[in-house]
Amino acid sequence: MIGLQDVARAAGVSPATASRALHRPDLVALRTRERVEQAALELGYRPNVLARGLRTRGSRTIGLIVTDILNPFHATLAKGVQDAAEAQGYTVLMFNSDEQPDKERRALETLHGHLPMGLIVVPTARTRENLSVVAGLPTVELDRASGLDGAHTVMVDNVSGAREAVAHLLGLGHRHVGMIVGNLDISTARERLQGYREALEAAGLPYDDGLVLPGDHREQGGRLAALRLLSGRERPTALFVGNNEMTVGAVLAARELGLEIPGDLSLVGFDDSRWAQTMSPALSVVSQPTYDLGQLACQHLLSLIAGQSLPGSVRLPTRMVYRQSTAPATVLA
Amino acid sequence: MIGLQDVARAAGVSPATASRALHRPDLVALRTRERVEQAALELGYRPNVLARGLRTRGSRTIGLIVTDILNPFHATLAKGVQDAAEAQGYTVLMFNSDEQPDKERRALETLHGHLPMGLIVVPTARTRENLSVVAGLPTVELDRASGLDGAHTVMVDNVSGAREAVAHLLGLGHRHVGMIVGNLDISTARERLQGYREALEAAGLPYDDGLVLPGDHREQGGRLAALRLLSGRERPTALFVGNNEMTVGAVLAARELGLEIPGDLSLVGFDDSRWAQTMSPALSVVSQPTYDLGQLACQHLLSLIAGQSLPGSVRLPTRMVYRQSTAPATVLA
DNA sequence: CTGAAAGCGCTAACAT
DNA sequence: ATGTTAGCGCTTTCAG
Repeated sequence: MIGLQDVARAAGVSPATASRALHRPDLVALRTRERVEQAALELGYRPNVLARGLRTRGSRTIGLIVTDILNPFHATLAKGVQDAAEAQGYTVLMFNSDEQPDKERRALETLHGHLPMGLIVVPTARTRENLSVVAGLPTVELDRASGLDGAHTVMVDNVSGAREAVAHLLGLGHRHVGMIVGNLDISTARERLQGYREALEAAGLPYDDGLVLPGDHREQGGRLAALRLLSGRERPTALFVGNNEMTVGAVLAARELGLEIPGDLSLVGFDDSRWAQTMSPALSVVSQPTYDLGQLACQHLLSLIAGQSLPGSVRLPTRMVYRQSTAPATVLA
Repeated sequence: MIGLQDVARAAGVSPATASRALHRPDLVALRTRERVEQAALELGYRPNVLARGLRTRGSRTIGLIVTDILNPFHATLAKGVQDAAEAQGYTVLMFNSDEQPDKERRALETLHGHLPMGLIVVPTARTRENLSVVAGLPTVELDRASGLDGAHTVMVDNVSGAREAVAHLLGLGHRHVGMIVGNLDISTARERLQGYREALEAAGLPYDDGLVLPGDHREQGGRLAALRLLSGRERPTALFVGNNEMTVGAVLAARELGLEIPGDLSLVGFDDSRWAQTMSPALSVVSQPTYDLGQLACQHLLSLIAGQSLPGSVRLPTRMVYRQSTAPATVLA
């Protein structure tokens, strides 16, 4: 490996000067600096970030933990984070918790040993506790809030997004609107449920427990919940589903039951995707600025690392996208 | 930060002994070892991998560069790699080249500074050259071959996969089978084209240049190519598309042109996806063992790192999945 | 079986 | 403006 020593020797200066020339240019004479830069270039010098990190106790590295990299939503968040990090010369250590608090904890422990300068995490149900592993580390919670006091969060306005979706359904005349909500240990699920309730209330409709079923944020959970919801007597004529994966499950369930969308069932999902756009009928959804969310979280974190104090919580708006999966309610027999 | 010093002190031994106790258990008395382990546990000791890596010149870290993390195929590869790495206590540094040789090179440079023990890369068109940045590093090429002599590769049998797909189309009586191939700088594209040609040849049909159009591996490229291919006179009655993203584009193009699948156009894509399964009609595809590919590449790399010499190249079989997007050719007017 | 000491490559005091 | 020196936390000779 080409070390700073080598560069220094080639440039005829001490290692210290070479170091300064490379990243504190103002502290070094222009001519010397040029010689060092030249030498570094010719030798193909790459700093050993391990040594640097050891010395400075900080590694221009940040951690990212998402709950499911196979979910395009999370992949997009990750890309937003990575692009923003790279733009500032930071390297991202990415982990996958699979929604499992234990995996999240292990990820945090591994991460800890890498002396990251900050962390972006999509919380699981037990992030509050797990974060003690990296106590004191600048942290931004992404997409969800762990509930930790004073945490920095970058999220979408879930309540109003859900409210708008359900209001749309209600506006079409639906009176039995079901909801497949996520795990209520997760803030997004709670907030979206809240939006559902508010829309009902605004329309003067009662909240009916039987129309709301939990899911596990995955396709299977959504399918099972939808199957149950749509098989009961007095089945809902419209469904609002709390995340993208469960929406897939709900569509599958409707197909299994021979229910036409939107003829027999109106459907709105949360989070847009190519799948939602290209399936037929194209799905109406509450769309999120996913990539921006990731970028913003990263920029926020980097500011935090730089010592700026910032508002604790950022909310981005959602946008309702009307496509072909909803239709006016028809009077049932 | 809790250091090994602290653990040593708490256990009443020297740092050296504490170090040994933790990862060369055989070199230390059982009782001492227990005391050290106990202390480490109580204090919540996490080794500083930077210091360790600096000392041992190797960091239990491997690099992974994929070309498009937003593509579910790559996300799945990544998950396979990560899971396998984690199972062996390795941390993955993941980068995204976006198919751009320059980004790939920058990723390699950054990676280099982290002293990784190995690299898994989905090559771009210029990986051969770029790999000089990490010369000497154990490397496995995943999904594609850069063309580097003696490289270790983990790929799918593209030729036979493509051959089977096209033979299927031919068997249905199609005589004008088009292909949207990827960038021919990429080995998968070349191999899939090769399979297409072999199937034609086996059926005694001539190869017609005009039926084969390049794409850029993304949705737009596929759409444009399909639009062109399907608008010409003597349009093909069947299409074989060389990757998942371009297949989406081809479907979109067919819709734009008012072509029914499979009535007016039979379609087979390469690589399965949820989208292919749930769109209607469900798409027939050449399915790949994507997750296994990632896992295998990682296991292969770890063996390499451990000094085992292995066969240079692994090929996994594909599997043809018949669904509803193909139909017998009807005689055209 | 355990301890003392050196050093991985780098940067930050401190000195000049 | 530059060089000298020390030390980040760990592992590894080398002694004992």
